[in-house]
Amino acid sequence: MPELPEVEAVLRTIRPFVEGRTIVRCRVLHPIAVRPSSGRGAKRVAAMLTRMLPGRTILRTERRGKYLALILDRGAIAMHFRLDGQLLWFDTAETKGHVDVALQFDHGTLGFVDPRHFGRFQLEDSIDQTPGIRDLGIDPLLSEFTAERFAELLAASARPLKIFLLDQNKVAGIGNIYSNEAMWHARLSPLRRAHDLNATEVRRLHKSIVDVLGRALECCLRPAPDFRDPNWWFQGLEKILRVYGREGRKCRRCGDRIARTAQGGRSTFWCKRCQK
DNA sequence: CCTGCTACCTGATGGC
DNA sequence: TGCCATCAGGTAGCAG
Repeated sequence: MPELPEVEAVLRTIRPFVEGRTIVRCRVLHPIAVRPSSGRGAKRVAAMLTRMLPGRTILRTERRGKYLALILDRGAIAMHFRLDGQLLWFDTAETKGHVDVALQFDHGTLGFVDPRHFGRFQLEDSIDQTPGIRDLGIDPLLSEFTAERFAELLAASARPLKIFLLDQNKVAGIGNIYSNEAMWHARLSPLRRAHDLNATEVRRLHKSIVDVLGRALECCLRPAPDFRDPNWWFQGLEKILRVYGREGRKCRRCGDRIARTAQGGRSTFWCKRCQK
């Protein structure tokens, strides 16, 4: 469940399910989901979560970049969905299908689900001190994400624009889809060096990022995710996408064929004619 | 410090 | 149908 808009939509939708609720039981069905990034000790961590989480109350839910955090009365749960992770809600204590971690409340059970096991569910002392979150860059939905601040970040990097946009420690929350979309809207080549953009181009890209993420968020919220449906997914995103996944098809602006180029081992979709 | 490459996992899809 | 290659919305760790 990928990038900032999707995580934000999940956050807003899950909030009324869990805020103010006390965890009754925690089951770690696939310990790999709680494995620390050091790579060892999954079983031990699973046992600790099972022991420590019951009795704790979720005070509020927050987002940090693509992380979703459940702030507890003591400590916080940090979830990262990577490519395919998602949340499910069960009205009962039982869960069905693949669930990695089950947080049971008195009114139902929240499931952290990621069959691919890239995603992570971790208990931290302090959400903003945890590795991966501590160094996150500016959140593009907040007012502190200004064109001026963005210009400073770009000016300090010689990397290709696409790679720069994926760096969570610069601007937090943009992923492969919306980096492609933002560059297309701004008519900028993904191969351009970040520090080579002029002031006009920086403003164009800044506006494109804000617009693209905002439109995607609206799309993700209507209709809102239905966590009770094991097959829920965001509907209608494809209709707002202009370049992502459109290799070989016509550019919606100039009619040229959309190209696909590998950058940093990932696919960049762009129009070579109108993105300069 | 920055940069580029690889590993981590599983499932879906398409060509033969 | 089976098999293989390729692809996937992400990031940490490593070497240079």
